[in-house]
Amino acid sequence: MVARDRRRVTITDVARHAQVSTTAVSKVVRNAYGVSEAMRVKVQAAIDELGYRPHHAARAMRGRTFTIGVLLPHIRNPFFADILDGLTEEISASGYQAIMVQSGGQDPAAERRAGDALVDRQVDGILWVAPCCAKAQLEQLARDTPTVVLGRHDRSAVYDCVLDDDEVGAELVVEHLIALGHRRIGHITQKDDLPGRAAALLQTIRARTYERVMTEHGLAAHIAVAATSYSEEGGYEGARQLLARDPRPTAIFAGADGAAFGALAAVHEAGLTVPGDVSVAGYDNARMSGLAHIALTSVDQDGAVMGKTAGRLLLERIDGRTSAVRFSVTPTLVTRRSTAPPSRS
Amino acid sequence: MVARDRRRVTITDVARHAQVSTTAVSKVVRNAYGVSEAMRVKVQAAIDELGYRPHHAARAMRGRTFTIGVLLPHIRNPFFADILDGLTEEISASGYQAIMVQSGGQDPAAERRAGDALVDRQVDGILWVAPCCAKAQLEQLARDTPTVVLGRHDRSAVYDCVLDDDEVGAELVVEHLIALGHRRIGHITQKDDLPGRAAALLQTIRARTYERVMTEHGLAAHIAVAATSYSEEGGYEGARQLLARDPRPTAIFAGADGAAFGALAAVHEAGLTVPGDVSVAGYDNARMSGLAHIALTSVDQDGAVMGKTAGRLLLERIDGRTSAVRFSVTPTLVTRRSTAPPSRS
DNA sequence: GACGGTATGGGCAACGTTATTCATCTCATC
DNA sequence: GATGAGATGAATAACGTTGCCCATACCGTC
Repeated sequence: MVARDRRRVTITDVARHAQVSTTAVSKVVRNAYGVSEAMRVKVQAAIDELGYRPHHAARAMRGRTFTIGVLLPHIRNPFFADILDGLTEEISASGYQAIMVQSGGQDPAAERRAGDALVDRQVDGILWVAPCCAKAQLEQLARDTPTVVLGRHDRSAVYDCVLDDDEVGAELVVEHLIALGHRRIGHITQKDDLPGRAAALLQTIRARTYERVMTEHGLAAHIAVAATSYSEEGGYEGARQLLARDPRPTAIFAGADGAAFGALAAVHEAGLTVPGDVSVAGYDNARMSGLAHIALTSVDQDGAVMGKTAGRLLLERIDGRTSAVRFSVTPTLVTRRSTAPPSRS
Repeated sequence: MVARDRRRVTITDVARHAQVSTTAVSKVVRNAYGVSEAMRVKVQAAIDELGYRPHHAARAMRGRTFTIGVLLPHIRNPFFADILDGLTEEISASGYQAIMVQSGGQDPAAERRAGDALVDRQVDGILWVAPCCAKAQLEQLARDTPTVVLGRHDRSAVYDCVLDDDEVGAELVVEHLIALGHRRIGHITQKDDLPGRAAALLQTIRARTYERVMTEHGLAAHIAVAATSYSEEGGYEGARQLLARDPRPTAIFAGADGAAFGALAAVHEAGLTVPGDVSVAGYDNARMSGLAHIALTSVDQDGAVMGKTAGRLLLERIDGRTSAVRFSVTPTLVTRRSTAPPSRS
């Protein structure tokens, strides 16, 4: 329609075209107070005719960017996809756009750079998934930018928390294995070199709960933890460590599905069968886990609900709420063929 | 250190502190021409002391944002993680930051919104992974913003292309299955409702190549294509359709690993075994495919190299290159236990 | 010592938007 | 008809940065 000249259409063009002031156009665009219906219609027509879109950077210099920043350790973890779907669903109606940045997992320096990148881009709010930095850093961020932290157990007065009850989840798995008759149950956890903040990390909760439940059942002597990482490689390596013990465990509880997949590979490679020789259970109930060929017993936490909630909390905070909210989902156990009673060996 | 007052540190603060002009500071920050070593040191000291970080939005209003936008259909596909890793590695040294936006797969309207979101945020370049929109739309975008398209086979004079040679890849799979002795080989593809642009889509190339190779081997009568989607659900449904045929195929070539996983589940559910009753092969060689429990024969395309190359091409384009480049990786076949000669039934 | 070239630093005007302040107009009330 | 309140629209001044242009300092050469 319009002659597509090189220069972009600005609010001034719209104002001139509609024969009103730029202020009036701005008000219409922002749905601000003090515009008559006639004005609104006239301006809107000019906007449509010229194909005007507000200049994002110019807006950012004055205030809102209508952008939510999402900080993910990495996008390989399929559980994050659920979270993002939930978030997107919640915020899209309100005109916000989510942008993602990878923080790179366990390197605090890289994580900080990624966080700064979002702050620099003046996002209106940040959803920080499974941060590994110190709580103080989170709080400093949260003082300037509305923040929701997903998957950590610290309590804060300045940011909101969304998490699953990892204590319940881990307990479900260990109780399930014990009920099946297992006594030598190993655990694969993620080891972070982050002095002082371990207690808040979900991997710590899962590992401690494993130890607690084992102890409560008089199985303290059988506690065996391989501290590697919540990845396929970590699970593979962890399982090898556990299987090398004598006597070897009859069940392995991996703290995450990815690690469980690696454990499955290690068990298989050792010439053992699942669940005949070794039962394996995971955590997160990734879609892959449900596949017939894997059939991994796992803990389901509703990622979509967590993402949706995180989005809602962020919008509320952007809207002015200052009190802190803590939202916890209760996980459930999904039993599949990878766990069974131990053989009588 | 510095009194952390509410206002952010601006270039003016730095200039005042170093007792130079804002212009000088700007030049130092940008590594621009015309700064003496002494000036550089003095200004840098002031920058460090005050903890100055350039205001992104203000920069954006003048020009560069040092941001690369990445448009992904969705982050669930693990292959995209490889691409992103490669991209990040390439661009991080040059001070660029990648931000990701989900385009939402097969909905052109959502995809357009996602693209606009990046354009609005004035990214310096866009890596568009597997777009489903019309070529004209890509070209219009590319005329304003340096663009690299990954995973489509159109040729364009205004954007660069990074792709794997899907014809070679698909041929490898089908030839492999035929060499094993299979004749009734089914294919699962993705059906898009995008009139006129199908020929450029990778799923079309893979499907057409399947048909071509089958025909070349005199197996045209055994061609059987299930047009669902490149997802787990799609693979499951597609495999069910194929297995319902009489006689049923002895091998299934799924156009993507995700679909292959779904196919494995469907085969299993039908009471059949892999590869005893049905061989299954995929495409992408996702990490999961290598797991001992899955052991899926698949086509490996080096995602990290593709991402790295895309990053390099983008930087070159941002730097002023206007000629179009086309980079194609040659895929290889990784054979695993999911494919074997057909039984004599 | 006058001159020209080069290297370096500074002043200023945008970029497009919006919050604030101000001017006008309408209408009801006394 | 004077007054005041409320509604509406416009003018203006930032926000922080950088591109352009000019001023100055320094150097070597004739």
